[in-house]
Amino acid sequence: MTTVGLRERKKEKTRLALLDAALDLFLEQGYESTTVEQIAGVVDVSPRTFFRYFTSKDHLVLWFHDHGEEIMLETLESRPQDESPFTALMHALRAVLSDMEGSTPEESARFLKLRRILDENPRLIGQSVARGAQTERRLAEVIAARRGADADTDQLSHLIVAFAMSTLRVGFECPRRDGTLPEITNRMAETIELAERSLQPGWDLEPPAR
Amino acid sequence: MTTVGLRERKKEKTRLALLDAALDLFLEQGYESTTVEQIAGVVDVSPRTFFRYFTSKDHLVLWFHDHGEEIMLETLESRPQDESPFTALMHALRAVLSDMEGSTPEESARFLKLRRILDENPRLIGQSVARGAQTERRLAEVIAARRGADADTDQLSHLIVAFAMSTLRVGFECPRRDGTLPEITNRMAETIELAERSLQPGWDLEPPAR
DNA sequence: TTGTCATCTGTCATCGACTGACATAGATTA
DNA sequence: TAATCTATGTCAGTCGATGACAGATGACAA
Repeated sequence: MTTVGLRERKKEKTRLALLDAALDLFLEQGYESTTVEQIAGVVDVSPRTFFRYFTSKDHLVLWFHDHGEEIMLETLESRPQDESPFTALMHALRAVLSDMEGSTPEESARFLKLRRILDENPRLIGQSVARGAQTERRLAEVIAARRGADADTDQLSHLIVAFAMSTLRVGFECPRRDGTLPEITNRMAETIELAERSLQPGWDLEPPAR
Repeated sequence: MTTVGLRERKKEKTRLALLDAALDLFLEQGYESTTVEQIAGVVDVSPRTFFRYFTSKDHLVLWFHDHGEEIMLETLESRPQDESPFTALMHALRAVLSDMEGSTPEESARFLKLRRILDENPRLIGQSVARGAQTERRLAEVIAARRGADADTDQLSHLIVAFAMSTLRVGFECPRRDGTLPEITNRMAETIELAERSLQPGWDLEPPAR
């Protein structure tokens, strides 16, 4: 049975409606000057309900991170254990890209809007990075396991993950000017290659320090 | 004349008193459950006044970032123009370290407290990283200028800065267990060396793409 | 010393994000 | 249909943050 109940469908519809309403309002009047009350108003739900769908106003903007993180963790798990950590991470990044490339027009539109909003609100870029930091902790655990090291003491595990996430972020943010989705994903792919070229072969295979 | 007026001295005293009161309260009862009212109460000022010293509750924790950023920008400016961008950045990082090593016992104590607080509050680590993101934008401008590139389009400039900041952050956060200040700075120095070893010679000298 | 001026501070009012508690309307299942 | 589950609205309240105004206090010149 693929049929999800009416309730489920309704919820998903409300969630997307809130997201779309918010993105549009943010673009029209700016992030700060848009209140939760307004967003809820457009979708015709109470502000209280908004917070049942999104834990915070910021969460709206970080919505996509959840998805990306999920893909990265899944991909990482499916990569052969003997693949070097950074290489595995780069595959995970590419998995995120190919997911983006396969997105529906609606999803693409949301993504492009989000990108503009982030661009105009440095504070949000910060939040976005902050969200990335939490992902990093989780990824570092996985990578440390791969390296047979302890995530609490092996700095290289953390550095590997940090470099990988930096790569993703730089690809996402820069260049700032608008573009179509394919343009952006191509650009991100370039950034990944750039990062791969920049690092010494085998740099991520050094044995744990202790 | 080095004498700063009574007013100035008083202000500095209040600022530090607020900072210390806050750090202690955060450690005692946790960040979230400490209110601005409490912090202000300890120092015996009104909550309104608190916000005249620190723009937000978060700002307390990011206090040190301001200082670090300042040092990095200054150092960067003083490095020879023909030094490669990443090398210059690594010198900037080391400048931050040596500044930390030269800090007074009070400053060291604050730093260690802060580190414990950040460790216990993942959300704050996020904020901290977010603050770093703003620094990154500024640094990227400087590095792009050095590379004779446009910060808006040259991804490598951003990647260089992102890698450098990642290095600083990993050194700061990991390993999580406590330690004395010298132990921590040594550890951070190791991370810097690790990063330098990991990158291809001349990786940061590739000409701008466009 | 005194009076003026700039600045710091407290008080008050207010907004907006967010949360817990409770009641109800609607969907689900037996 | 009845019993049950759950999503939503309402209400009240906390806390972070900001603007406006007035009083206190240090800075400085006459």
